[in-house]
Amino acid sequence: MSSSPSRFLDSGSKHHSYCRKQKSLGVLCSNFVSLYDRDGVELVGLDYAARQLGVERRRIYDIVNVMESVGVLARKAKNKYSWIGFSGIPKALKELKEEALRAISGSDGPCEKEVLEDEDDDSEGQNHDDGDEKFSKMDNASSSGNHLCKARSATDNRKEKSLGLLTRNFVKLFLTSDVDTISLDEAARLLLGDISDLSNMRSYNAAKVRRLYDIANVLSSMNLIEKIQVEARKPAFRWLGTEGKTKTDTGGTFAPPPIVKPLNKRAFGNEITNVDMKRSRLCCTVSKKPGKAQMRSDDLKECNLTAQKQLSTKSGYAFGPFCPAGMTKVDGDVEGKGERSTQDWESLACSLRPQYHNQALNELFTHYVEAWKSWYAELAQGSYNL
DNA sequence: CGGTCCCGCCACGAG
DNA sequence: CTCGTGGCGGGACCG
Repeated sequence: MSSSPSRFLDSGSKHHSYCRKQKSLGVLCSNFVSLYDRDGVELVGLDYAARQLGVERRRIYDIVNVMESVGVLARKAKNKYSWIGFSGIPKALKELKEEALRAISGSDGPCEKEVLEDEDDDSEGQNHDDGDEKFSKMDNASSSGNHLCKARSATDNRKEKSLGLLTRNFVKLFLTSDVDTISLDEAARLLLGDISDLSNMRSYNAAKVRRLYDIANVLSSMNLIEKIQVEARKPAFRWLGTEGKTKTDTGGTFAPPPIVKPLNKRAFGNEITNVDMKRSRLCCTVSKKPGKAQMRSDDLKECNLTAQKQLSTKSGYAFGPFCPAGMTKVDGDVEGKGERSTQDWESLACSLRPQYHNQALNELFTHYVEAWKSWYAELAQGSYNL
């Protein structure tokens, strides 16, 4: 009612302009993860998260939707999700893959169709993996790419385009093929279905592609995929899967970013490590091995992410510049029932920027990143011989 | 200048 | 009507 720090981009000083990147879904997702990825956390309150991260609730919905699609979160109730963590990813992926394969064997045209298939949205229903894909309700299995019934318009039509569904289909693309890289173009083509009507498909595609960017951002911030550039103007996504970021390949160009060491102790189960399995050929332009995928600023982001991760992970998290200064040990779920403590959090959230609470540090880090970036640019150009 | 994608309006369904 | 969700696309930002 009175202390709602709605939007305070830069409280007080207006240093540079307004770093758009600082507000990207990817960064937001990273912060979200570091906020919840620790022992004992199991409840995720959307309002709380929004406040802590200093963003609108609308944004939380975005990341929560894709995170739910990969099993990191599960909807509990209105406004409430339960945090499963990265350990939930393998299971989710496995289910997605099964779903996808099932769908493929069911029909004949694996590609071009929307590998649609919705497992329904209803909350919980933990293991609904008891084989058998009966559509509990004539859900939106309009995978045929046709408006077969047209009846369900409103709801189904809406659901059909949900971020969550799109995310699952996007992931299935990787799980279903043996390629690890898919260009944005292809992904869009496959996910959007092969439309022939070019009339207003133009704008339709544009809209979907925008969603694809959203999804890619949060997935990459969770290290599930990585954005690379195959050709100028041709962005692509590479699947990292449960392998996380262990790639030492890329020609062994350089040592990982200075900020942190490998670490990478994702608690992914070892069930499916690197999905390959049956290969159903997608008909898309893909590159098997990136060879010398050129690094980009994305790597920086990742490095940043990793740093955060290390600084604030499960056991013995040592808050670095990424967490609120006043933050001490949090016991139990962050949201908990401690209504009182919430008060404190609130005030904390007001006085601190969610990510780099310290302005100086923030700038320093930014500066550092810039330096690194330019250094990298040189290296990429080859103007550095060694 | 074209690729990205943040922002927030507003529709929809439930209570 | 209010509220929780989340589709959607205008247009700002960035390389």
